[in-house]
Amino acid sequence: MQLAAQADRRYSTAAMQSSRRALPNTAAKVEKYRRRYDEIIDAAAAVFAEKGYHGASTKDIADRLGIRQGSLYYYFASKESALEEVCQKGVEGFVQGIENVLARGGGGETQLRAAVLNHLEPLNTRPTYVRVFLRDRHDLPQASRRKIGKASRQYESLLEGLFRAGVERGDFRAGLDCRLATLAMLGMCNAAASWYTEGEGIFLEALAESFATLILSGTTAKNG
Amino acid sequence: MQLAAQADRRYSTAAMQSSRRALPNTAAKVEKYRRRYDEIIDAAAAVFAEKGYHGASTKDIADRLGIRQGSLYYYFASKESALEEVCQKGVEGFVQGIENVLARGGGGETQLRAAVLNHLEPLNTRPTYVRVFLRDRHDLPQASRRKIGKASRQYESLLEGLFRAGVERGDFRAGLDCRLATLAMLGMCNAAASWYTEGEGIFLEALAESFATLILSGTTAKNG
Amino acid sequence: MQLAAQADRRYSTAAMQSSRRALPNTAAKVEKYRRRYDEIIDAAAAVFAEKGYHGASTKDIADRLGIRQGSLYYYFASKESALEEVCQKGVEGFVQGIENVLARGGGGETQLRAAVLNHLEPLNTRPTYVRVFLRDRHDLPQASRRKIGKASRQYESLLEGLFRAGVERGDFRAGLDCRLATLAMLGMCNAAASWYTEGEGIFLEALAESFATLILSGTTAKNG
Amino acid sequence: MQLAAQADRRYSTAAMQSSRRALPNTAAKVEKYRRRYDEIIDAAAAVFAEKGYHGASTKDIADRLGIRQGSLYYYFASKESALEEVCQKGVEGFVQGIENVLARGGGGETQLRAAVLNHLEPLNTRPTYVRVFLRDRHDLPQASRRKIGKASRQYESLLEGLFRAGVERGDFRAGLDCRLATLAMLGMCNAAASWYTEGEGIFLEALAESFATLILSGTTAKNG
DNA sequence: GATGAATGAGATTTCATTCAT
DNA sequence: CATGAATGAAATCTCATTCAT
Repeated sequence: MQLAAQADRRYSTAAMQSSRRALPNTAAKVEKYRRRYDEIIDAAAAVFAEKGYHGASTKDIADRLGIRQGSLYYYFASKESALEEVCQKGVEGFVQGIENVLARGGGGETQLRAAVLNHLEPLNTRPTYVRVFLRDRHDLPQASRRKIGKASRQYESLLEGLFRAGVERGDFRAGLDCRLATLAMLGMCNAAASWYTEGEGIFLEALAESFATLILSGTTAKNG
Repeated sequence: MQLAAQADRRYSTAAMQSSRRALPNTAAKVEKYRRRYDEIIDAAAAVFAEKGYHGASTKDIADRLGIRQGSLYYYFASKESALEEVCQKGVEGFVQGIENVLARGGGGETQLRAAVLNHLEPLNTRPTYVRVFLRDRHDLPQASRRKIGKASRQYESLLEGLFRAGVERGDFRAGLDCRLATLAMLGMCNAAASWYTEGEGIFLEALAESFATLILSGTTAKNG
Repeated sequence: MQLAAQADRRYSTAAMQSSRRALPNTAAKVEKYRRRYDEIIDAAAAVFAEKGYHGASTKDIADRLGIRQGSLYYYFASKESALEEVCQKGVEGFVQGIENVLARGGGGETQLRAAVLNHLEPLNTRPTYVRVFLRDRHDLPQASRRKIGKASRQYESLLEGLFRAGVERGDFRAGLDCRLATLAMLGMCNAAASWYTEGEGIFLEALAESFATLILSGTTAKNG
Repeated sequence: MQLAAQADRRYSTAAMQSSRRALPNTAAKVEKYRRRYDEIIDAAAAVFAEKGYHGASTKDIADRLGIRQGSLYYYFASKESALEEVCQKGVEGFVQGIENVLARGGGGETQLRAAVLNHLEPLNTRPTYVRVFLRDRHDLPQASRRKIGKASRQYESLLEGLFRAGVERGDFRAGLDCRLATLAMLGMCNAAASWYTEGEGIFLEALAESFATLILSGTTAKNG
């Protein structure tokens, strides 16, 4: 249900409207077009993730799809708008996820573990999108950078709230710098985007567990 | 004394030899040239830090210096070699610093605090270099990427050793995943490169202290 | 039939593969593209012949075609690869021609006359290609210089063989330095590339006849 | 005596006047300057011979001399004027040489042998100059191209005269196409510039002898 | 006599984008 | 739906030349 909603939403986004084709007119066509559109954006994400936005050319994207450069413009209006879409998909879900975590309640410790897992999960489900968002969002044009920055800040704010509530509840130590704890957790987890690869050596759930423990208890012996 | 050594070394690096000019032949001229060279590389670092390597043009660098584009090539052989030099200066010092920390001895806690400070300090002394290193080192040509990767790995290895020794000594809890602790600390600290600005709100020493405490004791109340 | 074979072959050469475009997929498109490609290379040959490889700019080539400079790169990957193709077409045919001459048999005199004509004919059919080959082949990158050098040497070797066989048969005087005779003939004929122009004053067949006579009988009166 | 005259002449040529320095004012200085000047032009000739005029850079010349690019301009006014001087030295002597040959008299055969030797000798004494003249004279600016073209044409004309006189005298066969014989001889000899190297395998005198014999008697058996 | 530091014009190449078909 | 052929602007780099010192 949620997926469907998401899919429908896509047809009303700036992304779609900015491509210069007439919208398809039957449900079947719509469906087919959307599938192809997703492939195109997938390819863009993969290429951007590998070479960086400026280091990647539209030809790289086209090559990966086995089509010609110009054909891409049937699906997006510009390279920049493709980045926009990729970054959009990159942030997507983080906010929703943390909101779910907070809604579920539980103690600070439980919530933090869930938050860490929520933050790392996209590294398995849409790693290229996340990487591009993390590395190349600064190359977006002002308008969409702001939109995406807003989502980012909202997410950080919810995370920080999680810490703050934990302190108030006495789950976390008094005097904890919640802003810094948030930034530390984000830094730690985001860094994983550059070295974690699915199925290589470590499971994401174990990774999340380790990170959470570290944040919660630190490294010192007396904490054990 | 150490500074002088470093300066001399600079004239024997590939970086200098890769520029198109013949080396100057008197001490005074050498000194003058080196100063100008440093200005050029500084400008490159600043521009790369702002726009990313691929997003920055050599014209941007020249403009920042008030000279013409082509004149840059009196100082470096290619845009890529400028990136090389910037990244080189970006890693420079990290290894030396951690070695000093380890040499000084002390308990795991003391060493970790020092290590965190050592890692963050360059954000004050040469922020652009560090940022470029962190973001754009992947755009280096193989040869120098390897050279720089080697320094990186050495650094990480020394850090991990710090944790490992701490565990053995009983300073850190048994069973600590030292590799992960290293990566977590690096992620946390490196992320600061993207939001910390000297003199804005927080002092670097305070930041280092907070990070160190977080790593050591975590967030949980019982640790306080 | 042979022409067709040659045309097909062209689509399997490095030259075509080195251009940036994907190969077209229908016979008609292939044909159209090839025609245009030939025009492009023709223009390059003409410009190189006039100004020399280094003296000619890609803009000169584009201007001659009435297109923009960058558009050339739709057809070739680099100026150098255009030179390669031009030189390739410049040597093409010489070996085949001399082989035909030798296959046809006849006395040394007959064969030499035919060989001279074979060598001069390209000055009518593809003069710019030959001139570029003669003057600018040294500017080719190693790889193709070797390939073309091989064809050259094979050609010279066949020519020298013609002389040698003639001496053995008694058609040419004993003690003739066949290597030198070869080089002399080549020098004489190749020089014509710089002053012979079709339709101006002298017919190529007459020129070939005169050269052949000179080589065979020399200038001295008793030979008449 | 003749050398001195030549040297003095040099101080009155356009070449010297075109350099932008004040002329040296004492005999010793003049001598020293002239020696250095010759070295500079020698280097230019060597570099042009190796890479062609357009393929060579002033830096190549400076490097070969161990000086800086800009320093060249103390000796010549422009790269083009250096080419001019090199080409000038390249043609120099041919006319004088053939005039000497003609003045000495003798039969057509004797004269032709001498003429061939005269034409080849510069390949030993100033090979780079000759090669540059042969290959790059077309890159000269109109003015000097004309001047040098005049010398060329005069030389060719004298050579052709040698043949013509030989025919009249009955030394050469009646009906000989003297123009073509001239061009053939020039082509043959000039081609040697691209493969003859002093001291490698063949002596220039032997080469001249072989060429002369070929021109005189051809290859056919009955001529022996 | 030569150098060091630049310039400015031009070279080759790349690349996002367009558009008729 | 996609292609083929181009464009135009910009990017990196080269190089002959200048000139104060």
